[in-house]
Amino acid sequence: MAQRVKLSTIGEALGLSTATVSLALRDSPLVADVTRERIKEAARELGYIYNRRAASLRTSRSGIVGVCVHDVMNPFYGEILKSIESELDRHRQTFILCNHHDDLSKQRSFTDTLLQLGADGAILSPALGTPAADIRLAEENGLPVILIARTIEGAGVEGFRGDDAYGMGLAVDHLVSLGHRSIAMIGGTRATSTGREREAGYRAGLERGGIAFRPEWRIEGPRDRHSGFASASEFLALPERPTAIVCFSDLVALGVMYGLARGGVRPGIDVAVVGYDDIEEAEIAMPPLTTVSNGQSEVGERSASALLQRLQGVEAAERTTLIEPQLRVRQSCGAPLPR
Amino acid sequence: MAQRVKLSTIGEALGLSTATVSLALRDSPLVADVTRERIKEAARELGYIYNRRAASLRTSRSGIVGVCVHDVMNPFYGEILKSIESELDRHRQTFILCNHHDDLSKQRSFTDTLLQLGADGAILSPALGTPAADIRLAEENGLPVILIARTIEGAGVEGFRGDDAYGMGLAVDHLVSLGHRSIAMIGGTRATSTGREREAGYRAGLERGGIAFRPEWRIEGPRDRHSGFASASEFLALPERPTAIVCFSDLVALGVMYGLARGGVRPGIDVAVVGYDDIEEAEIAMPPLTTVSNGQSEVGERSASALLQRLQGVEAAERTTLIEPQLRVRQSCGAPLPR
DNA sequence: CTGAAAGCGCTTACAG
DNA sequence: CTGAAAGCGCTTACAG
Repeated sequence: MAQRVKLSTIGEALGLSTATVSLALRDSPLVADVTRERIKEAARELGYIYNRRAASLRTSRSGIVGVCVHDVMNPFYGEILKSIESELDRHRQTFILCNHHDDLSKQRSFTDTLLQLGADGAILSPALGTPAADIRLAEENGLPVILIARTIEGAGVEGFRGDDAYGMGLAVDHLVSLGHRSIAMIGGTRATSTGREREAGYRAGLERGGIAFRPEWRIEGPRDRHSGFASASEFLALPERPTAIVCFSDLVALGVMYGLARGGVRPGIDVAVVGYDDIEEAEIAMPPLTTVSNGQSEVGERSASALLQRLQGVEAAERTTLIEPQLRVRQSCGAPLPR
Repeated sequence: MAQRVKLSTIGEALGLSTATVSLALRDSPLVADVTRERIKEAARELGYIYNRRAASLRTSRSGIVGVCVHDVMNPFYGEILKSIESELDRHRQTFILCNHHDDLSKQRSFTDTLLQLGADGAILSPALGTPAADIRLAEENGLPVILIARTIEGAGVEGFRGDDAYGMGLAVDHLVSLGHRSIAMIGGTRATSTGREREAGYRAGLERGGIAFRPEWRIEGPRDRHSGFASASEFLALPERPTAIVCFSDLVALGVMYGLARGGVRPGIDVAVVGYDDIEEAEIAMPPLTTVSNGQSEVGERSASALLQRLQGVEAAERTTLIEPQLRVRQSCGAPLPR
């Protein structure tokens, strides 16, 4: 099925070559001003639609950037995506989104698709267990990759993420300063760099406070609201109940808080709860959630501009930039509720 | 920059023509079994990457479907997207996601991009104020469109959405049956079909209950968690305070509930609150939220398969299918909390 | 069962 | 400042 209106259609209508039409539509200074205006006008009138596949076949530039994260519905990623989107928009790059739900094969089929479409680059929060070879394969086939949120040893590409160990340390230090000596950690898994880092921060904080780590107070696993909610009963069943909880993420913390409330225990009054990420919902939760801001928008913005740099031809830098997290104290760790 | 390995590279390596290689890789029965296997093996060894832009330029089929909604972070759309994704995945279509944030120009630039990429189709929850002409333009240029969640008069395409008027009626009827005579409605705008329909259902429910509509009890506007939260104080300032609230959406209802709680009024005890959509979070909210299930996954699945039908060549059907909503009674409208 | 050739709609040297 | 021609990597009739 041939295209209705193409460069040659415009050319014929005006008695010009496709070369001139092509140059004019892309604002080349080679074309005389009047000619350009005539061409643009004709294009508009004829309802011309630029054929990007043809152009990209010729130039091997597609204007497409792929972004793949665990789950776009997760507000943590949502805030990163928002800033990636606005950065890429400004540079007229189309962005293709994908959830891999930590499924390696989904992530692979996505990068394959990007390769097949001749995407210009990809921003990836790599699925759990992603081998460095997957990233290198993409790079070797001309697809520049930037990593966000998670790190992969030996991938040899640039990355941006919050300093998770430091941030979780801030949370624990704060609880210790409030006098807590029994602090549980709920959620996260050692299978991701994020999970490992945040647990490391938790342990380091305990150590700084002179508090021994107790394995029964480390409830691993929960990474979303529902499993956080479910884990509250596990916490409540603990023989010796801690007075405070740091959570892997805000989503987990919100689930935990509502789970505690359902069990008749008041978060922020009976048990201190701290989250991680500072998602938008944190400040209007009941009670407002004390949390650690993870610099989502900075991660998004900097990863997008790093990718854009590489598209400009700047050499890849093998380094991971850590964004400094910040503690946001609200009421869930014990301060009185505002009225 | 030429492609490293292409059909001709494989052909040369094996002493075969690109035609045979092309057919073999797509499992044509025309190619002898042994030949096909040799070709596939060579392709694997050489690290061949299929060039979809070249193929699509030739066939004018791209395997791309665009999906554009107000905001992918909104859990209501999230659930629709999830089922669209799995349906399209099964048919090996790549899907491109886009948020228009109710910005017409963003939506237009997205459909332009789809047209330029030669996308096979689009599923759209149209931005506020989308003229029917926008949809027709896409269709005329060979981009089949399916509408979800919102309707556009005169667009002449197929659509799927919940029966919003009926569903909101269910919510009001339930509150009336519990004895409520003063029922406010918070959120939504008359600028969308959804907003209009839900308000119509609210009014119809009041009428069935023999209750007069009171404009001061119709708080328009809020459509997300934050504005719902903010509107709670407006509600609390009402001189004569209603005993129940129906909300435009669960997100609004959750915001309202936490806003009421912040103001010292207990949702589900002092004021009954009902949401709309039955998002996953509704059942673990504090208190668990009574709401109306809007059939998100059915909307997603049916819109995707309707689009796939059209890609098979089935004629467009100009009709909107209404999915029947269902009331989900939980504790936020007055039943006692479970322990 | 396999091959030679044309063509999808662009862009890019190269001439003029 | 404008045009003629080649080529990006596929697929598809058409021959054989």
